[in-house]
Amino acid sequence: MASPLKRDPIAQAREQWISHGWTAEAEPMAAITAVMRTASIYLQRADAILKPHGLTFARFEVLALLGFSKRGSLPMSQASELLQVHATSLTNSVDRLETTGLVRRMAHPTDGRTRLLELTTEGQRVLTQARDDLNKQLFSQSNLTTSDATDLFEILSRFRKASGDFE
Amino acid sequence: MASPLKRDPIAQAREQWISHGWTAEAEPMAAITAVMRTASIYLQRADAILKPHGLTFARFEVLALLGFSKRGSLPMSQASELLQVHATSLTNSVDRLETTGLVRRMAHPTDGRTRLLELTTEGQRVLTQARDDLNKQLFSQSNLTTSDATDLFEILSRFRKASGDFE
DNA sequence: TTCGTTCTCTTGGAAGTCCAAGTATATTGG
DNA sequence: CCAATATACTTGGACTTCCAAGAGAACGAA
Repeated sequence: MASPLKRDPIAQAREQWISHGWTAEAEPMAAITAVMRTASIYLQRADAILKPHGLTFARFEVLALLGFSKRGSLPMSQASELLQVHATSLTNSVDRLETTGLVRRMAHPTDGRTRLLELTTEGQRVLTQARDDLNKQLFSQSNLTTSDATDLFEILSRFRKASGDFE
Repeated sequence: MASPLKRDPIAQAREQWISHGWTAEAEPMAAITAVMRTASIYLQRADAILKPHGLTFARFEVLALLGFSKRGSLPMSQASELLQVHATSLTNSVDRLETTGLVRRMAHPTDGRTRLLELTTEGQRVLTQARDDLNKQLFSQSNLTTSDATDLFEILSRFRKASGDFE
């Protein structure tokens, strides 16, 4: 898994698809497989960069979201909706963030079911440092040209919209 | 997490990035986040389609790889290299495939360390059905236009090559 | 030959994802 | 007003991923 392969294995799979007659499916298959592989590469890199900060990418996203929220607090339900993860995944992340003292669960003033999430002072500090690090080490070194990044985002926006992700 | 959001949360994050002055990082950040979100959507869809076949996408990929191998068998090391997953992930998948009788671990004729993977007859049968289903329900309904699929694959190929994935 | 190194694979552990089911609180309709 | 329904969150379980650390086999050099 370390040294580069001679041939792109996804391109090989695409050829197999074509030679078996699944011509129309070959290109989407290759694109989808490449998306999954790319996500896994970026996730590994992000987690490695965040590890010294005691974070994972999933938990960083929670901090970043809270850091941007105007009121400074957000119900779990809203956070999981914006992060587009299952409520149980967020419960998991918040448990760990709370244990390490980066986030607080507060009671909602009028709705007893709702828990409001809030950054602690320490959470704000860690967020700032982690974000700087991600900007420097990941987003500035994305291995995407400027136009590839733009094209990629646009293609995936069309896809996500068509899949009912937003709008 | 079910109903579509009013605004694309990734586009919102990109705006936040820009308004905080991380202008150059905003677009790669959005693209990378979108890649992760897209991977998660496709993975969920693929797993749902494969569930009736008793498979997950990870295990399907193992079957598909073995189905394409010329000799009909492949060492674990080679399989994990081609699938680009950690050896331990493959061990996990193969354990489950072996338990359900879709794959066999065989001794290597000359190297005592190596285990050769082989599809069983049942494995071939399940592979064929699962692959047809994925082609019909996922790859033919990818929510990508033909040219978007091609562009996406090319952009990600450049990225993966630059990241040392192959070549 | 044999001792140390390298290679292949597995085990155990941490973390993430989801789903299904449960608890507690709101809301709503008869 | 109270029972039925809906919402918000958590728990438990299945699955994936990785890493670190091991066991066993092969290889290479003294």
